[in-house]
Amino acid sequence: MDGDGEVGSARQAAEDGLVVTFGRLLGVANRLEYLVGRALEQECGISHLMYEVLLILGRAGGPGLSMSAIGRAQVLTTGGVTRLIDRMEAAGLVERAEDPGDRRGRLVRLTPLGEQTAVRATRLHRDNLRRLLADRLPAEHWDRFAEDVRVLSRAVEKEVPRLR
Amino acid sequence: MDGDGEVGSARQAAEDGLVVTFGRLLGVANRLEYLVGRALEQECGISHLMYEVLLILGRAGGPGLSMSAIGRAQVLTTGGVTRLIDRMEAAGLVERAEDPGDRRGRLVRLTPLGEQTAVRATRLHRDNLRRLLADRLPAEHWDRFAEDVRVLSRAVEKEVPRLR
DNA sequence: TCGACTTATCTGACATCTCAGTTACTGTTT
DNA sequence: AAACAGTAACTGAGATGTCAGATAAGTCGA
Repeated sequence: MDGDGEVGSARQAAEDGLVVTFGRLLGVANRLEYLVGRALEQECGISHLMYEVLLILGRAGGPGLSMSAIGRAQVLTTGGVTRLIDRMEAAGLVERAEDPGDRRGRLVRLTPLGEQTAVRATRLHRDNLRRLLADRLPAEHWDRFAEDVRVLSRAVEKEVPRLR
Repeated sequence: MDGDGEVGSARQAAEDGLVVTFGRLLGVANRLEYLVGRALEQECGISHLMYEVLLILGRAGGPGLSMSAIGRAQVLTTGGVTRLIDRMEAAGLVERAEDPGDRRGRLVRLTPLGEQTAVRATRLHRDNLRRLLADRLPAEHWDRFAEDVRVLSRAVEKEVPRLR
């Protein structure tokens, strides 16, 4: 099929490496999310997804973000965002306000409790990430690794369609 | 708050970088899983998780793997494995057999359809991963990136407790 | 051999997502 | 301004995971 023995099998090995590396990448992501998520849950009473939302709302500041902007930032359908924000609102972390410029939309912003929780969670989260992620790589690899992740992040975001 | 202006904010930035990089890492993993998962779903009728299981069963060969070994390889509780294998068995991809050495356990192995599907899915999967993942990084970065992922994978696996 | 742990899998109850369909509003076109 | 397609958020139904408890079977010391 391939025609050439050695070259073919070398390429085969390289491409299986691609499949395996991707499997490992997902495994690392899932396990890290499990570990830091459990810590956030226990210490701050929030899931990791909620933490990410607190973070982007904090960075956004001002009048807040729309539901769909949150859905685009994380990988969530609008239905998922509605329910996530329902729970965060019930927990007192965020609040919904009317969007004066578009009466269909709602603007989500942090409550004081949400801000406090974000600060407290970030301290914990950083320590965990340093121990679990950054300290595991040779120091001279870390910067390039972070840069590669940034490049991938930009590229892949463009490929994902908006979820309904 | 921190007490020292410039140094404090530089450290702040570096540590926020850790939090942000981790957020991006999860984003990349989720979006890639969404993209390749949708392709596998449409072309081969299996979820990405099912594909990973087909892959490790194929590599294991012989009499197959126990449910708990599958749960450890992926990040799943035993309850999750039971239901995943239920669906895969219903789809004709795998079969459960008695474990002669331990009457509590079941050994899961590929059916011929499962093997065929794994081969077919791998072709598709490789192409997608090359396009979405490997081709996005400068070629000279890829090998080191893959190596870093391998190192992280080994380290993080040890930290995750066995899920019940 | 007996009893106390431990382990492997399964199950019911629940959590949280997606999907598809609804409602309400916006912007555009005629 | 009336019709239309497009967008924002919400909702019921279904998919798929976790958690905790049940059951059966293996292990090991007294």
